[in-house]
Amino acid sequence: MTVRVRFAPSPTGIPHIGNSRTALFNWLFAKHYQGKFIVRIEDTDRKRLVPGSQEKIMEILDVLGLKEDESYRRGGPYGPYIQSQRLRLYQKYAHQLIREGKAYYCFCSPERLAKIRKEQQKKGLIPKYDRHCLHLSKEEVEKKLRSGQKYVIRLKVPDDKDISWSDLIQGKITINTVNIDDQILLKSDGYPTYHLAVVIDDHLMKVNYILRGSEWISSTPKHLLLYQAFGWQPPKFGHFPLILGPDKSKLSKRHGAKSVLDYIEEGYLPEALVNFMAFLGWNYEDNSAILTLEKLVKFFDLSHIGKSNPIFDRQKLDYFNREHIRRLPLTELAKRLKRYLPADYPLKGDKFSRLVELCQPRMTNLKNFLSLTEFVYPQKIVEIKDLTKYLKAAEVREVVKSIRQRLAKVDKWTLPSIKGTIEKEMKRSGLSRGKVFMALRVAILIRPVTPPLFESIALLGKELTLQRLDVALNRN
RNA sequence: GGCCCCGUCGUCUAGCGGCCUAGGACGUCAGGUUCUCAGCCUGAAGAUCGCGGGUUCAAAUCCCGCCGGGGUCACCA
Repeated sequence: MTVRVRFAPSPTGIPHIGNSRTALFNWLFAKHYQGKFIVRIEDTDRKRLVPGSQEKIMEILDVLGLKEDESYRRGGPYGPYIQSQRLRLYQKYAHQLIREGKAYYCFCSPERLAKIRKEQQKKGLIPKYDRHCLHLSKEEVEKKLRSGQKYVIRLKVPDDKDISWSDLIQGKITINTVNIDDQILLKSDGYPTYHLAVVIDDHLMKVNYILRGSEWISSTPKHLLLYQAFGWQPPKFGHFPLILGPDKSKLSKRHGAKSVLDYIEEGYLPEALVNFMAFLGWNYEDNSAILTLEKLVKFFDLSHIGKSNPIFDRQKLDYFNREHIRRLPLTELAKRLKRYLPADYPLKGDKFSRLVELCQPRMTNLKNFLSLTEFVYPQKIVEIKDLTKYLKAAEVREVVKSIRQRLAKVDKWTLPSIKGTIEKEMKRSGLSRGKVFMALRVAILIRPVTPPLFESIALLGKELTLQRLDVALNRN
């Protein structure tokens, strides 16, 4: 049987990295078994809808390379793939349950519900619906319905029944129905709740594996109950551990949990994000393995997903980013870098490529390129504090001065000639290279951390090099 | 609070009764690199396997209790 999994986000904002990991795991699982990855938009909460977030969700999938097989934009045999376009279905099934006596109308107002909840909490009881409307007579229900009174449809949850399933990740889990409220299936606005919609859609879309975060564990019995009520074969469930923020609570916007798009903006490679997310809860070999999506598909399996919650570790992300940057072909890296550079970036063509090459092993983040190569901007000026630190000593200044003189006489501004000139002056001075080179670096390249000195000077050009040296010598 | 789950170096983890005086990785630190490092090389520190009991010739691994952490209990998903 073909594996069919789904990623079912709600367009209530831009998903953070934990949500995207859910998509990744589902996609990897599907692809590992040559199955289908379905994207379904769960927009049944009209109040929390955020315009534009649906597009962002898809953009994230695109950026990460998680191509879906079925979705609202790609189509598929079981559409529509947006829940708000499937309202009639949910209503039909909800009423079917009513007819079969497995669900009932509830006319209680939100105010009444809030009140009884409050009272129960005050008494230390589990907040639970008191089934007031379950005991309404048929006539009373009819009457209320006819008078147009607003209603919801609730599932009749059995009183004391163990619901258990063998979770693909967590092992056997059993939850007794005393802990489960009579779930609302259809809201008074005619929209289904998550529980109803998810079960109907997963069944209709032939989803046979549900992989989601463990915040859904306690909802699973509700879903199982619904499958039972409908007489449908339930899918297999797997709940993976939640990603925790640095404070060890569930990763959320509250932590400033960012989206994939934010990380891209900050200079992270999609490849690095994928690699990083994969290891959040899953492991393979030494879990510092640099893996592409392709390899991940090959190696991914549920048995290596742990049960304990991993903590989001920015340094690990940085590590993966660094490693993936290094593995990028130069032309590709140059291409990716463009997005972070201003349009008037001074270096172009071969010189730019060479600079990229010099910086590649030194970047943890694509944005590092900007600071590493700040010297290419003609108008940039060195900071005084750096200058005084490295150019203070009189003997260093002397050598720098004479190097400046010599460089002025260089005709062909090439790496060998620059190197030769400087080396010759160094030998004459007898000073240690460290001191002088740092002085030159700061004076010419503006910052104490740069790509290799000679190469950078060669790329900078004669004119700017001399100009910078003059400025440095005069200002100090 | 009820219910469910989890608990091995700071972090991610390996471990599935003897190969464990607990392995790797990220990070940290130190030394080196006769040019910087956010680069490269080498090395080090770091976990009484949450605690306490059991079972066993033998336990990080099995059982029980406790403690700690997380999740969840909406006309949100």
